[in-house]
Amino acid sequence: MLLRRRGPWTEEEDMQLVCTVSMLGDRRWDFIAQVSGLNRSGKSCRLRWVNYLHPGLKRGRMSPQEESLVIKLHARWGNRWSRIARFMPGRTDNEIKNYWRTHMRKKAQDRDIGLLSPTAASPTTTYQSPCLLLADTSPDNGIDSAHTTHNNNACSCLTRTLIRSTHQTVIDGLPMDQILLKEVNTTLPALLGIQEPNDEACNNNTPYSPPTTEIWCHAPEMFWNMGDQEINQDADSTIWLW
DNA sequence: AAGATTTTCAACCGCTATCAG
DNA sequence: CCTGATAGCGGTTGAAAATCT
Repeated sequence: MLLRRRGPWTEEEDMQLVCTVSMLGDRRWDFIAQVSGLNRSGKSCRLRWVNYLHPGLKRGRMSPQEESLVIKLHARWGNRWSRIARFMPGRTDNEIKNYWRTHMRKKAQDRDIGLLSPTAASPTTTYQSPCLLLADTSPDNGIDSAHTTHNNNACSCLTRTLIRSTHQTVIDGLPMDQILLKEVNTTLPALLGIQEPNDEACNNNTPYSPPTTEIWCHAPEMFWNMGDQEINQDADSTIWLW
């Protein structure tokens, strides 16, 4: 039985996932896990994408506005984190959940022991503007810009072809999965600048820290979005909150 | 400076919902 | 309907980072 890799993701794994998702879209995670060459479960890939690699994610502290919004929404919906997250663009359910558990529990504790004076309850002043997870294309970022452009073009072209064909089940008598698999097998190694699936990298347990903005230098134009329509529809139906 | 303690948050687990065949 | 595959959700864990003593 195949033993799947677990634990922290490496930068190389992230790049593989980003490239694969950019080609195939953020659906069918088992298939993505399979064709990406990542020795990970589809579930793990999805989680990594949703909580960390998605281009629309904000990072950094919650703003006071966001903080009060979390409080409002939690008062209405309780621990329905994914629902709350829909009203906070760029924040994931996991992030909000973590935030609530740490900050709010602490505040509740403080209040319980009578330490929460009006001053102490005021929002933190160390808030920093959320940094968007976008590509840093400045010359000193260590990325070869020519290589980047080449990859973007190649990736975008393939992406458009694949997106179009993803809506069909069979092309030229081949099941869609086989066609996609073939395309990915030929294209992904080139995009990542590797010749063969890198076993060493798959076995490398060395984690890396913070968001890797360089990844987006290798990603194609974004064809995904945050499901804005659905968010807006939800927002419309509960506009009374504000 | 070093060890202990606390906080943070990425990742996993188990479960349910949904959908296609 | 039934079944299996897949997506998504909420709760939990544990390692790393930050803070305290």
